Amino acid sequence: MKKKVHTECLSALLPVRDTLDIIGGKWRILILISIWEGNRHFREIERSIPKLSTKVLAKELKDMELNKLITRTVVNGFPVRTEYAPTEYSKTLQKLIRELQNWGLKHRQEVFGKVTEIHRRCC
Amino acid sequence: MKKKVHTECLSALLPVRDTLDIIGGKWRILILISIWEGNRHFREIERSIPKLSTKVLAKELKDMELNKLITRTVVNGFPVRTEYAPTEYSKTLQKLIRELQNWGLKHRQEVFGKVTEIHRRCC
DNA sequence: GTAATCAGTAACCTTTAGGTAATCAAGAAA
DNA sequence: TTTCTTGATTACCTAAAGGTTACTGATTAC
Repeated sequence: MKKKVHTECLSALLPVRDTLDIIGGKWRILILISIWEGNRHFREIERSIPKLSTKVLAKELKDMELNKLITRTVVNGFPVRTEYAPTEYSKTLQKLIRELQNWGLKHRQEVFGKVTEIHRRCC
Repeated sequence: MKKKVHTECLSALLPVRDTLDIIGGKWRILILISIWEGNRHFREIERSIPKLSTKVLAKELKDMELNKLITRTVVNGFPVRTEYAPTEYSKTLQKLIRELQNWGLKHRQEVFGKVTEIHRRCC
């Protein structure tokens, strides 16, 4: 007498992986929010996020451009400027991020029994 | 003339990190779904997820228990059995996972212009 | 007697993510 | 002239995540 249990709707989870790959890094959401908030230039973004290194930022910006979350425009001129801007499309992530935040907030309550004061609202 | 741009609502993002730490691993959502689907024993879960190793499964199950997503009950007996079961609380993640899935699905359309057939629905 | 089952654990190795520091060329400010 | 700023790139290193293989002890099936 065998139990028949299946998990072969595994492929349906690929989109979940896709999403997590895009927002899952240590910095990606931070960078996205920085750009949403109005930071447009490389150094500006870099300075807005403490401890973020140029190398990681450069890499993440490339990925985010590929994923159509931001646009990159080189403005020829004096010291050569590059402009990053959020796409309209990127804003479809906002709802998701808010829900990740809400769940995380409730989870602290569930696991620790209370909310740490640091966590409030934003964005 | 300086632009004033702030990103110091950074601490509000900690709950987002919390959530991603819990569902963000390579296997965690897979394991959770396997248990939701009815797999209850260690080997059962292990077999239901191809390529998942015992070491990783053992570690993830511990984490998930700490996070109150599952319960672990040892049933004394013949070859010693352990039962894992999903908590009611774990189900609060289902909505979130579905949204990660939906966004990922739409994202493929946005980036590649079409949906790959593999991706449908589940859970 | 041998093999397989259960739920793991331990030692070790590889891969990936992320961090550090130096460097690039061109112009602008000191 | 020297230094600073721009947007990066490169080489190198560390830490964490994940994978591989072997093994445990008790029991049951062959």
